[in-house]
Amino acid sequence: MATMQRLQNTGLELFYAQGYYDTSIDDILKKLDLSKGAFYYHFDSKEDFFIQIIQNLLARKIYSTLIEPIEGHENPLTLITKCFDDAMETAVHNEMDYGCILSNFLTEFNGKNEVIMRHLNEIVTVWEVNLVTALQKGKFNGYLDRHVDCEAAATFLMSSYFGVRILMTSAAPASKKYRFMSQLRQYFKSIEANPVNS
Amino acid sequence: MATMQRLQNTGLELFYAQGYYDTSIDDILKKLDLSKGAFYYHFDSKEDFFIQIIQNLLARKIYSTLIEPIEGHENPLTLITKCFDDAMETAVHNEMDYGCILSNFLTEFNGKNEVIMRHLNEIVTVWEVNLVTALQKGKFNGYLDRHVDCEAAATFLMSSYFGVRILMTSAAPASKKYRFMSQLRQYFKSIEANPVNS
DNA sequence: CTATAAAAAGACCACATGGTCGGATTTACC
DNA sequence: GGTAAATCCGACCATGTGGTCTTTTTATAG
Repeated sequence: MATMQRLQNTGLELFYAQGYYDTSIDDILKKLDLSKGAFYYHFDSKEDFFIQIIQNLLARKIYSTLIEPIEGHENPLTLITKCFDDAMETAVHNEMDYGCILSNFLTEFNGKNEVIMRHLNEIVTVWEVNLVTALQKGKFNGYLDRHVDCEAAATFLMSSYFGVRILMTSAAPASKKYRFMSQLRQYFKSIEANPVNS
Repeated sequence: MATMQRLQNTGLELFYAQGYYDTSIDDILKKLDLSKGAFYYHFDSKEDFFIQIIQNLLARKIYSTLIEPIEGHENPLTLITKCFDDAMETAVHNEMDYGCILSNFLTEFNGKNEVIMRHLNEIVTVWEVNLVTALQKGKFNGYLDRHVDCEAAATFLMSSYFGVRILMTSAAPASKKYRFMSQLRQYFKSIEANPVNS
């Protein structure tokens, strides 16, 4: 029972750092001082192993960092701002940052493994739905301008977050974060409810 | 001479579609009906091969699609809008789209190969510098608001483009493009020179 | 035609990978 | 203590990989 958890935790760790195809099962086993037998007792294949990691660990991780923080009745723009700020801050402080784990896997498996892509896209959809819902609720509560296209805003937000996490891995992550947040606020200012017209 | 070009072209094609680590030299050679001898006569190693591809093909491709179109004396916001629109349109029409080639490679090599990362980041920097320059020129020419942080705007634009190209590969690329462009225009409206104050 | 070098062929090597399998060891339970 | 199931070991296999090396083909100039 504990072995299965350890395998999954270390698996996600290495898959995130080195990529799925560039991480061998032996890499994971070596790090845990386990043998092939232990692995194939718990999992059918490397793919099955990864899918279980997605469902057990990745989905929860995305939920706790990107979805749960934007739930609430306050101004969604404030919540999203803080959510992104926090997520990027942990990336800045992590000396070994490899970008957004979800976006990395999306990139790696796109066009290569449809089964895994379906599982990953499911997480993306959950994020998107929650973002749209939060924005619509914000519009209903008078925080957003009435003309805002919430689906479009969600797509724009997801895009910008995925992208900035890539840029942050290259150089000067703190500076990239600061610049990004300033323009995010700029964008939010342009879609928030205009107090003059209300 | 022609063989070297064919190798590089097919190499980039497959590296883009399947990733560097998941594309073997034999894959490329099989597609061209060539042998190992032909490959290692022209290139020292797989890594050397890829670096030459970056410098000879990738850099030019990025330049022609993302940099050259924004050079000019017109409103940079208009130029960037059209540039992004065109780039995404070709992605929409390409039934086999694997996202932004530059961002894909950045994701794949991050933390794995510093040499290649340096070459890729060089291209990113060139793009960034040209974006900042175009925005600053636009500010000087009265197209942008005086208070706009051009470096921040460039980071924001690069982020959002990288990200939306990831989202476009998953599902409904045309819809994603439409939504993205609408919010890009929204953002641009918020940083353009305010005719009321000028 | 021939000499010479560029270009390409393809057999070969050492190594790593995902996966299998029979057996050893531990654990839980009566 | 004994038994059976759960857990784990590690040798083994087929395949694929990047890379080397010798040999052959091709082109080019005298």
